[in-house]
Amino acid sequence: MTDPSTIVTVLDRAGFRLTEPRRVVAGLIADRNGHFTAADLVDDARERRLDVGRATIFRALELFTELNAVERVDLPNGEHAYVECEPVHHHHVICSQCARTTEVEACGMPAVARDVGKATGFKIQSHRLELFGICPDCQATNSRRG
Amino acid sequence: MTDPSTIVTVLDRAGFRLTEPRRVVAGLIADRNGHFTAADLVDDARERRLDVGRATIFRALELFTELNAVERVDLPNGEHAYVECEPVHHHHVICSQCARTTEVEACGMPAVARDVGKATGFKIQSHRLELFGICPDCQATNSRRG
DNA sequence: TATCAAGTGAGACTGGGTATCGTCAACAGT
DNA sequence: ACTGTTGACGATACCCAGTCTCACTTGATA
Ligand SMILES: [Zn+2]
Ligand SMILES: [Zn+2]
Ligand SMILES: [Zn+2]
Ligand SMILES: [Zn+2]
Repeated sequence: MTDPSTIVTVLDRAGFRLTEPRRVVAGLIADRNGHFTAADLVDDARERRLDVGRATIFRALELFTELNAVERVDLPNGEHAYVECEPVHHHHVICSQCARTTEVEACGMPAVARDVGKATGFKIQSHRLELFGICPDCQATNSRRG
Repeated sequence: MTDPSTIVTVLDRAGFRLTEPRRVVAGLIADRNGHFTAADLVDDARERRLDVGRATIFRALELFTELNAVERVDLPNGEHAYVECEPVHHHHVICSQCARTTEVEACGMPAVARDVGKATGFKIQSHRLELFGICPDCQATNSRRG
């Protein structure tokens, strides 16, 4: 879907080794769209006969997350999933039907955070916002099917 | 901290049995402040020599969550924690130092959700917002300690 | 107080995630 | 290019949250 080299570039810039397993994981992620779990990547790898150790996949995801090349999202059902994304502050809109995600800036948020800080006396440090809904494609499909 | 009878009342109203283990779990929750995990309750119970099965604690949490007497929050580190709370739509401000939580209405959210829907074409169904920061008490303690 | 479905708990099981440790290979320095 | 250092790998054992099973207990109701 996207270009695996973007993650690889991020790795390189940050001074990490460009190992074969990391390239493979970056490739698997690039070929996905929407969110995915570590287990999904393990399956993908096995299907394609790319042998990457399970532990390595977890380690790669952890690293990519630290480098802001992917981000973890907590699905409503409690699953820990990941999405590839841009290294700037943003939020995700997640299709609860096909898992596709879109990034949004949700510019209204800083104001909300400020108000909440004022109302509660908390010094707000960070916030997490995830929006769930039906993406345009799925809406179209659904209405076509009746 | 709070009154265990509030959860018990909710249980009763919903037509569930008021069993001893459920009262115990409700009590453990009431005695906590801030968020807690299922494991925390298991430990609490053991310390106080209240014997409640582990499975029962999980089941009680699940039930209380369905009844909106507690709510699950996903901490930034990936842990699944719970907080006792009111059965109306709201969000949580969580102290990253002492785990205390406060509920807020965050009235700005519907507008944000609407904007995001308009910008992305998604039909927004639900959203999750969690704010993390330092509570007034901890701020005071921190500045006192220098 | 008798009835019986709802609820419980010991323990087995699953699955996500981590720790260990011997081996390997990316990269810097020559 | 050759080599040494060391970061990374991967097989495997392990840990822990959460679920399932099933024989047993208990709360509500008459
Ligand atoms: Zn993102
Ligand atoms: Zn969709
Ligand atoms: Zn709540
Ligand atoms: Zn605090």
